[in-house]
Amino acid sequence: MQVNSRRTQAERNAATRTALLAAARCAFADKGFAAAGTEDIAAAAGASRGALYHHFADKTALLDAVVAEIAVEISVAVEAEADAATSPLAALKRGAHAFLREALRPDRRRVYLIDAPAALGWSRWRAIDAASGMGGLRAGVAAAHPRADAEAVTVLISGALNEAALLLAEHSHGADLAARVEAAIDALIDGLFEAER
Amino acid sequence: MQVNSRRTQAERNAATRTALLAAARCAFADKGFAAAGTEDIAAAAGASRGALYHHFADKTALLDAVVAEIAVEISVAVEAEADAATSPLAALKRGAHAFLREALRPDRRRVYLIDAPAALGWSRWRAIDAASGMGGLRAGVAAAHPRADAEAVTVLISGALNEAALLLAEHSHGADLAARVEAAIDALIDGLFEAER
DNA sequence: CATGATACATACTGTATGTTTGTTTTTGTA
DNA sequence: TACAAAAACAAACATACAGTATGTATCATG
Repeated sequence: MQVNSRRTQAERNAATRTALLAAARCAFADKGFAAAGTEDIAAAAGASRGALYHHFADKTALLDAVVAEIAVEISVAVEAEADAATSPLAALKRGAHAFLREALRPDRRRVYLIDAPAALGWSRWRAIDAASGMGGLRAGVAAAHPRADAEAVTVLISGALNEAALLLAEHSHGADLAARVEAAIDALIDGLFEAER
Repeated sequence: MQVNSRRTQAERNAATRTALLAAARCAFADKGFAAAGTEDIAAAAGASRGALYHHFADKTALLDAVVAEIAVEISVAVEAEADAATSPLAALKRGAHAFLREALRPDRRRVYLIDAPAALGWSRWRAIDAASGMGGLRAGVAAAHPRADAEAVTVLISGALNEAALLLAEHSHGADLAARVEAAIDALIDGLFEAER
């Protein structure tokens, strides 16, 4: 089909890069980072392993890019939800619910919540979503409770949400559990910021 | 040195098995699960790869055993601390602090909190510490707040504690942060169970 | 239009896992 | 006690995958 012929180099570059990213994201979500082979990823992207290693330093650099992509997607959805709230406390709750919905998606949860910390290292993983997603959470915490220890509280909420998303992912059948978890999250947030109301 | 000669088979079995477990635990903690080679592990245990694969089905089975070991260790320490408390709420707080201290240790945190969910799968990881560690947390939650949704609340607290341990592990210099995180955890627990006091 | 740079493709190498086959030692039994 | 069966281990083999090095085609540029 020669989709890459008669194009400027920037276009070719972007085209194969995005194709590789999409294929990698699919493979990582489907089989996990370790079990996904670069051969299959390149083939699914309609490219060769050489192209892959031209665009990315190694396999973990590819994961890094995929994770950053996911982090931004989640962040955008969460921010949109939080901005629609009237109070800082409501913004936190709505944002938390949105995070659950977004992080739960099968094309995201394993890559973002499980494989990323292991393959990239926890500190790198943390830096990625501090640059996109969790920055918003931290700001929300500070807004809802100016005297709180924003760093510590943010980490606790973030960890609780991550674990909740993984639990819900396992029990995909049962909106009942989802509702109970959301209620518990509201109770957690309310409790943390009750002194400030 | 022929430490394994002139012994009963059960003794030989136990000796090499524990040696393999110890070596694997050290290697996993030091280099991570993926980067630790079975060759090095077997050598450190004074055995061959053949022995390793005689005792464990594959590399992940070895990790599984190490993780289970760690889970029990943490559970014992947490239970001891919780049992020394006078009220259910105090038991939760003391148990949480103990969990932080125990899970934080360099020979545990990476294996237990990072590599285990990725390599064993989240559900298997959850099953392991539900059988040992988290069973106690859930009982503590139920004791402190009989009307609470024990499953949901337990997951949130567990996730918050895991993430807090990883944060503290990164900033090992600074007992200041540790104190702030512990205070935030107390606030979280107090807030969650305030309605019950 | 010629030269260089960029984007890719192919072939190769090293390493690590898991398997298979073989050897030694123990254990049950005739 | 002799022998057979099974366990515990050792070593060689096969396979697969990541990363690299080299080669080629396409585009940019003076």
